[in-house]
Amino acid sequence: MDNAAPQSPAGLSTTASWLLNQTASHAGRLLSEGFAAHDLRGYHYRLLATLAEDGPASQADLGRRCGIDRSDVVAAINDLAGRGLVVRAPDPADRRRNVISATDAGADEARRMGATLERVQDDLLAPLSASEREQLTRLLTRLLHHHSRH
Amino acid sequence: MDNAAPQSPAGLSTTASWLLNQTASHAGRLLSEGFAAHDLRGYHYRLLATLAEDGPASQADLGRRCGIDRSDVVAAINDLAGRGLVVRAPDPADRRRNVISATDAGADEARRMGATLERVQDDLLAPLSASEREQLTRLLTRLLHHHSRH
DNA sequence: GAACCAACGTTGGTAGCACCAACGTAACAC
DNA sequence: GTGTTACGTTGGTGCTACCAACGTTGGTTC
Repeated sequence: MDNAAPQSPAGLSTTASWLLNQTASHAGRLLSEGFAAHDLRGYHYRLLATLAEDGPASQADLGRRCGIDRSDVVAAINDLAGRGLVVRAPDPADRRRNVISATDAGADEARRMGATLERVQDDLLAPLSASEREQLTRLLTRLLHHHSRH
Repeated sequence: MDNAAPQSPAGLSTTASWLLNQTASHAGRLLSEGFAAHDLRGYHYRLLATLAEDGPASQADLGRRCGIDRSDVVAAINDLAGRGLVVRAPDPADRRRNVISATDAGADEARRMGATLERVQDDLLAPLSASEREQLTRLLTRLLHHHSRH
């Protein structure tokens, strides 16, 4: 019988990177499961939400804002366009660019996925009080902001 | 011209899952770069550190403790054994099992990688004070602990 | 002790995220 | 005009995290 502890790599379990990795991994799992009901993935939501909130943009711009590589944006936009959630049109002002816009169906889907996202947040942060959630958000935001201006 | 903000997906940037994903992703990048100097990856370190600290164990046990799938343990142990960092021996008491032990070289490598890990932690948590680091650790640990007993 | 089930190691496959190099086209700077 | 930059696109790579299936072995139950 394996009566060993379920999980806890000795010295690792106290390191920030381990904790971040594990919690993010868990959050990702929850999110994937939630998004699977929409038959879409994380990349799709990032793009769709950005389009729905900030309006049309070029693919390169979207990639920059979502932290997604240009080449990965292509595939994701292909998927979204194939479902009529998004429209790809050449930019008349700059023929290198495509202007990507969310359709009405796309905006709807963005809203639905946003609701799923919120549900997942609550699920994820269940054990934390409101002030603790804010604390966590603040700390992570500081980390991210610090490292973003390398 | 793209004078748009460098990164910040509208409503996403305040969600815990997004922040966790991004910070963990960044931590993973730092860690990968650090471990690359040892020509090993995250899986290898998890296993090696667990072996060095907790002593020999079966592959299934290791996988459970490190949160790595049994099938992935096989490949990682193959790598480690191929470099003489680890020894795979049949368990005389249970012929289904292999007993994996860290060699002296493996223990050394675990120490070296541990130092790399520590350096990365400091790098990652640079903008946070000691008490803030503890806060973050505590919050993440609570999240993890809560979700581990689903 | 025979039958059954659970655990082990292993093979081989899948998916998602992240990232990179290279190309042709188009815009911009000089 | 020429050189440089940005754009979209193609076609890769690597790491992490899974899952299904198989043959072998151990333990349990009758």
